[in-house]
Amino acid sequence: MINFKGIEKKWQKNWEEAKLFEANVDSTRPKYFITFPYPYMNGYAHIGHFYSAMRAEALARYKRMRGYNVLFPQAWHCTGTPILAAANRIKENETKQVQIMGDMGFSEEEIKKFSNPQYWLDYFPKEWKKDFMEAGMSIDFRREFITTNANPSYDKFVQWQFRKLKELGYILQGKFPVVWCPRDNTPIQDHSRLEGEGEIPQEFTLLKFKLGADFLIAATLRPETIFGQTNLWVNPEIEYVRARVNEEYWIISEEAVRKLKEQDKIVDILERVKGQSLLGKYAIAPTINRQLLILPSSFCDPGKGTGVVTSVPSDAPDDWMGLYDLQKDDDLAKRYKLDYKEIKELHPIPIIHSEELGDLPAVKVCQVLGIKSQREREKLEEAKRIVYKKGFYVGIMNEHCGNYSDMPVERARELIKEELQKNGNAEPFYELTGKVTCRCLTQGVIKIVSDQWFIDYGNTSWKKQAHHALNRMKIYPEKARQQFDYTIDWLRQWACTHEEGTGTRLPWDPKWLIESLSDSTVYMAYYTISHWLKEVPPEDINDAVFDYVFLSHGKKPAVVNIDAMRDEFEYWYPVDLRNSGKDLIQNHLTFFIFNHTALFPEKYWPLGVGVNGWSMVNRQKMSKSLGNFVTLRDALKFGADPCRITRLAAGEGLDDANWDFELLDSLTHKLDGFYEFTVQWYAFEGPEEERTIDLWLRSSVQRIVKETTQAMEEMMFRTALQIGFFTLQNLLRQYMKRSKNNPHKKTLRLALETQVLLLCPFTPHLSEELWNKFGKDTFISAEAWPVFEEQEINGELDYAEQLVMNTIEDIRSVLTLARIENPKRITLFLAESWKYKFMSLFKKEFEKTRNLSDLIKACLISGYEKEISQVVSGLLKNPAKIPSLVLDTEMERRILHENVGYLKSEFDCSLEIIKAEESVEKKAMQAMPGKPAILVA
RNA sequence: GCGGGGGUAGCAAAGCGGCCAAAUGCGUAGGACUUAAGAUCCUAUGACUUAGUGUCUUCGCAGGUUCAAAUCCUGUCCCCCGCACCA
Repeated sequence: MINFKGIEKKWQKNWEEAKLFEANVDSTRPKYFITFPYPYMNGYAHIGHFYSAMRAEALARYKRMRGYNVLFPQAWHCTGTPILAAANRIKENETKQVQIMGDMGFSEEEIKKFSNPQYWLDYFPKEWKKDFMEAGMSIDFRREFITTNANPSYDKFVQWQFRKLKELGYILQGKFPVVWCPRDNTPIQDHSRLEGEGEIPQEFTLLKFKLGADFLIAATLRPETIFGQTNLWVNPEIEYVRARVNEEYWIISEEAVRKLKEQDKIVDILERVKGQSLLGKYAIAPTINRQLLILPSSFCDPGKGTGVVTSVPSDAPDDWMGLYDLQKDDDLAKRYKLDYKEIKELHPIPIIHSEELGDLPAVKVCQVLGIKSQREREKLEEAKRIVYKKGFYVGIMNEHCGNYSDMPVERARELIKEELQKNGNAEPFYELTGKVTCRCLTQGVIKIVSDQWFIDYGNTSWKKQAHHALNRMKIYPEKARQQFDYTIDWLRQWACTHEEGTGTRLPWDPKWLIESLSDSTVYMAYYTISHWLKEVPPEDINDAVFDYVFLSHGKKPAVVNIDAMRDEFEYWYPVDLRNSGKDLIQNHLTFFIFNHTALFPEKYWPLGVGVNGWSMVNRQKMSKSLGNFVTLRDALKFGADPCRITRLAAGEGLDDANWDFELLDSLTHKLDGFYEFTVQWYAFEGPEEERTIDLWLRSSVQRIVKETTQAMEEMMFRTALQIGFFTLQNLLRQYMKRSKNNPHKKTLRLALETQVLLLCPFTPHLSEELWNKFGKDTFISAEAWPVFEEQEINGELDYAEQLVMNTIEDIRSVLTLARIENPKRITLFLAESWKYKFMSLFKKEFEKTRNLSDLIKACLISGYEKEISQVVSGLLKNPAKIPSLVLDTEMERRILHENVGYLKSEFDCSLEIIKAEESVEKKAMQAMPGKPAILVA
């Protein structure tokens, strides 16, 4: 077995010494600039990263062989909150986090070091680089860097970028709801939560119901349902408060007061109000001016909204069941001294229609789910989900909805909300989707911050530019394009700053850190100069440098390397291809397009994006909890080349690619077999003269090169491997067999060299090793990709080979049927010559018509009328039997004759080829062009 | 619901009007090699069947267009991704 690790080490060292992948400006060659997004440094590289990275890598190597000067750099992303969060958790000795680190293989001693966030930035980039090098990635590592202010030059670059965006008017400041700890007075990031990870602010609308001089306030997620309100719910068991809110008097729960204070309201509690005391009163619903009876309900939670609920029994399952419970029970009415008759008269008012749920969605869904009371909480939650989702997306407002009749709910909601707020009848209000508890044990609330910074991806002229940029781009695969167009249209303001984490400070408002998806949109430009910048003292780096290098603006700054940097940028830009997973279309990749159009002239806009599917292991999404998490270094133990080829053979396009150790094993053996074979046969001194089979192999290799090249151009790497490796291997095997292990030296060498070259982007180490064994003193990585000559692809040779193979197959099936294991004699009968004439006539006519009698007429040969009409109707029924090429008896005889030796050896018996005309055997009549009749004995 | 991608043999996946019972790879079975195992090579792998190149049933489901449909059209069901403040 070939020692993969051994040859990998050797060639990696050779490449490094030769600086093979260090890309420098070279105006004599076309350039190709390819990137894989810098990964986040909170763990080791895994085989999912490896998949996307390998696609960039394979293309980089391919383009290099196509004569491009390829720049393939790599950097490491350290911006954001997860590293800080994890570091903090380690500091606190949190079991879960410590365990995660332990699983990565760190000792207790080492884990402690990770309590310092900086340690992550020192540790992981190093390890990633090591892994990537061991994987044989053709990266120019001179240009590597990390992000955040730990790298002052990059930090200045990001600040430059943000100042530019601000000058262009693409940065906005505004209100933004955040999860907030009232005790610590800071936002509670996911990682500083004791509970409630992933819970987010959700927008409610506070409706104001006039109650005397006061307002009873109810919160709703569905302001469009105001037309269906029948009553109000309060919880008789709890106390509400009457409070002064800004200039008004509101009745709300006490819990709501605290929340409102955080949401920009001035609130003073004036007095307490018993829930029960509100019952039976009427409050006036805004806009629709309807008197609504206040009724008791136990499901009013004072901690949710305002503790007061408006009742829309047509569209809210809770409300419907509340009403239902109340109406069937006059004791309850009595208990609260309510007018039972009045309650009985309340009916749901249909307001939203949908095909699926009819006019009273809540009623219908409760019925379908068999809900009998408002205490069936679980079922009611389910019902709510259904009604809410369906109602919103497919519902249409009906005639009871005033100006909003016939409007889709999806639109009406926004408009009604706007109208209510404009008229002072409602206010926005945020509520958490679930309970959040800060690490300080305080319950989190929503706070409206008013100084949040946004990038304005909603800007229409910017969108237009982004579409324009996209239109010029090549997308691999093309079918992902629509998702990009959609995302460009759909993006709005993006909150681009955080209060904590690691990263770059916002230059004009340093309390904020630039968030991780926003500091990574145009940094590919930084790659072009990063190695030069390393020699520039950070204090010399300022906006003028970047203006000069990237935008040709301003006077030349007196900074070392400045000319080189500008040359590099102008040579390498734009980005030719960026490849990543499909999940980044929605944000990063589209941001990348947007920001380039904002900052750079059109000639520097990106030219291509590649996206790929997820990486699966054992057909499941890779995850630590499923125990199918495979790091890159785990995989590399089996050898870089086997891993590389396995990775790319697993999938292409947008499909998820499965990582399969069985495939790895089997491909390892295939590579090994190829290696052994090549070493053994490359120098073989075969016959001098070229035989038909040699010509056939040459022609086939040409075809392989052609098809593999096409696949490589489209980043269809699995297809490329399929053709360029698997199919070519089969052809070689076939060739060896057919030449009786006596290959023609030049032909075999050509085939082997082609194979090694075609494999080079996938298995560069193995390719180098074999190239070296061939006696070549160049790097194959720097060799030219094979070219193909269309005219060398010879269809007739293929047909001839096919004829022989088909004949063998047919003989075999006859033997099976005849139950003959060891035949003594095989006779092949070639079709009578009229059949060839007939077949070529038929083929021609078949192109034109499928009409039986026309076909018969067109290929009639006198004397064979009966046979022909029979054959024609057969062929019409089963066109698969029409041979792809029609030769003549003589040529077929020649082909088979040339291969008589081979045929004999296949079956180990005597074999005769006879023209049907020369035989009296009945069987002989069955022969057709391309299908000799077979007689075995 | 919207936008996107899909549903093909045991699995993965190609094919996208006729050379399609459907490439290729994996798996499985049999054979060769081997002391044995592994690897490798050969053969088979929808069903049935006859000295063959045949019949039947298959490409989510149901219809339709066509001489001809996995491929085109219509309807329908199902799966995956995204629907955001973050890697």
